[in-house]
Amino acid sequence: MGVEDRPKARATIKDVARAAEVSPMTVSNVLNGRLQFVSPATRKRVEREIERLNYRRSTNARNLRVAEQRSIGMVIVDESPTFLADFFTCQVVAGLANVLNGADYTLTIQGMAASALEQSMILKNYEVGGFCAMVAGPAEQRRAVIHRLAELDQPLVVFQASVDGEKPDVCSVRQDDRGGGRLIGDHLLARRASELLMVVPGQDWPAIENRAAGISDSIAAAGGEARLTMLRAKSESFADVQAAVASYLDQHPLPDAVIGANDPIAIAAMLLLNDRGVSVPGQVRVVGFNGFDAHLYSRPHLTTVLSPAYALGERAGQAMLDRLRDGHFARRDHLLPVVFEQGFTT
Amino acid sequence: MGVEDRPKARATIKDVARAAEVSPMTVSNVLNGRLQFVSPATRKRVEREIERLNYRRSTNARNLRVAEQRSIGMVIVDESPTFLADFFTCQVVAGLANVLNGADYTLTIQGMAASALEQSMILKNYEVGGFCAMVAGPAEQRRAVIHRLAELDQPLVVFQASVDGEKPDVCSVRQDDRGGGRLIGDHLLARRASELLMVVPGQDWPAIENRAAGISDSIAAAGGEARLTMLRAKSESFADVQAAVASYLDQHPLPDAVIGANDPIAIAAMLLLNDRGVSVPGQVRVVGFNGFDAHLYSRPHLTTVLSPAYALGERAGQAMLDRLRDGHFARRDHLLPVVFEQGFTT
DNA sequence: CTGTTAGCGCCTTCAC
DNA sequence: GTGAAGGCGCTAACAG
Repeated sequence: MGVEDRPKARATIKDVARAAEVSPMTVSNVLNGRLQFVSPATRKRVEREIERLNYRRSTNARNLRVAEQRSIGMVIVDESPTFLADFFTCQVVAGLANVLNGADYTLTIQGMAASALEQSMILKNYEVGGFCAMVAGPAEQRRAVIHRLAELDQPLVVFQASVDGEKPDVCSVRQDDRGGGRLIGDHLLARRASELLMVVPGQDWPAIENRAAGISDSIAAAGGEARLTMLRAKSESFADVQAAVASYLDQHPLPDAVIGANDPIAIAAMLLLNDRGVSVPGQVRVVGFNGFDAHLYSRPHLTTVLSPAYALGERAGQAMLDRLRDGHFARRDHLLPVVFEQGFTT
Repeated sequence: MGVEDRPKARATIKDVARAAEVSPMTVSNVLNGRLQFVSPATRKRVEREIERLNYRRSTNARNLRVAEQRSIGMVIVDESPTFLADFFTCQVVAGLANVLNGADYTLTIQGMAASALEQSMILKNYEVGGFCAMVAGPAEQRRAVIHRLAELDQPLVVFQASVDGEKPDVCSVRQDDRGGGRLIGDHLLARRASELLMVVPGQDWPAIENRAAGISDSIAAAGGEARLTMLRAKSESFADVQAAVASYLDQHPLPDAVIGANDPIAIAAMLLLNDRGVSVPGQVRVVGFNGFDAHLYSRPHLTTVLSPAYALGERAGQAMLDRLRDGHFARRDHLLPVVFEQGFTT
């Protein structure tokens, strides 16, 4: 009931020290677990006052003093304002956040369009111990953005891009999209498909080129008889994908297989084919890419390649923590395998 | 080619000042856009040195000095280590991050189990200007966690929970789940369904009780003839949901309708019914909840209630920014409407 | 327009 | 075991 029960202003280490009748130094020792230097009795007293005054240490002051950051920045460069809403990105961030949080690091997220990079806090301020980056857009722009981030002279982990030619303090974490493309390609070619249609979204996404390249690898290995056509939808929304496919079908003969750049695209295409009375997989095979649970929810089950997105995030987090501890990245490139998942009927 | 081209240590405001032959104060004025106090010539000189030295301002030092935080903390309390991977949460975070980033605030994410709350950085350190919280788990525990966060004496916005009885510096942002439940209930009752089976996940999720309550509202308003049975699956994974539903069907007669606590659950149930030769919606109607795009990907199209998850995040961000500007929340509670979406054939 | 002084909250160093 | 002094990088307030 005392007047000072709930001090209005935030308590500092000094307030705690005064209340516990010790010096600020002793409080600091308690806070940092240097218990060898504090008698159990004093310690109890200090801890009680911390509790009572609702004291919380100022991260700013501490980090300033010790010249260390306990936060990692995640920068997502994407033109769409809903950047994080993408399921893949979301999974990556989840894995990353978990690993970092487990090591008492905090994850600071900043999303922006490439054009806004120069003005972003993350570039103009020094506030994190390192960066992770996921960048979409045309290949040229992606390289430029990554290069700019590398110039910050802080540890950098980039997702889904190679970092050849960048400084040693940069590393990459990727899934084997090209290998996945080969799996998809082999699957289709083995079933005598020769006209392949790949539906890709309007915005360039780093991995998509690799998936297409993998499919081309397959075709080349098989003697180059088959043909891969790229169909670009306005966006990856359900409606835009269906519109693009519809317009293609109106002007061309049926392909042997439709390959979605990802599962939702594949499912949208498959449903359109169904609606038009085309039998899947009888007349046209449909395969997806980067499945999570989505492929389970469609009938017939989609053949797809499972993405280790969550594991990518975890791997990046671990790589960053190791880098911060050791002073250098142990590996420049982490390539995680994808898993081929055959649908029931395709 | 000078020796000092790339200083190894991070440049400070003093380094810039020395290089530009001005005082640190002038550099600070340039940095903060107080251009009235700086001649254009000096300004150019300072800016060139900032560029050349690759200077980036220390957020720690600045925030310490001005006693202000340019970051908002997002705390996600959930037993599952993949907390952020949930699509709903993900959308909320995306909306939140966008609004905050647009106002030059940063979003700091920390996920944890309820038991780890007390030990978390976010509780022990003072490092953000306010909190947003999404907390799962049993009702009792949720209340306790929210109460604990409110005690931090910082602005707090909680998602999907009411904050009656908490301090005035707490506000809530929710979607109208109960209203959504009524829409679902009315839809089913109007079609003469009277045995309703609602499939819910193992972990309690705040909104689910409200959805069930809305359905009960409907039943009561219709005279109480219909019955709502709750079926709890071990988790919300595809397999666990199907196992729970299968076991139920083995022991009970067919219900008139199956209500998924969310869309993926509903779709899993629907596919199981299909596989058992039960006609949907002929024999059993299936409806979902909290649809995003998922309902588009199933056939027949699921009847569902669309969630404004992204808008929830945006609203919370705006509420927090306003609170920081005005010193108090303008509203204690934000309730966003959901939209009923009728499937094609159900 | 530019410079000087002082101090935000904390921790390292050294003295007791 | 505990305390006192000094400074991390920055900016508000005040001189010039």
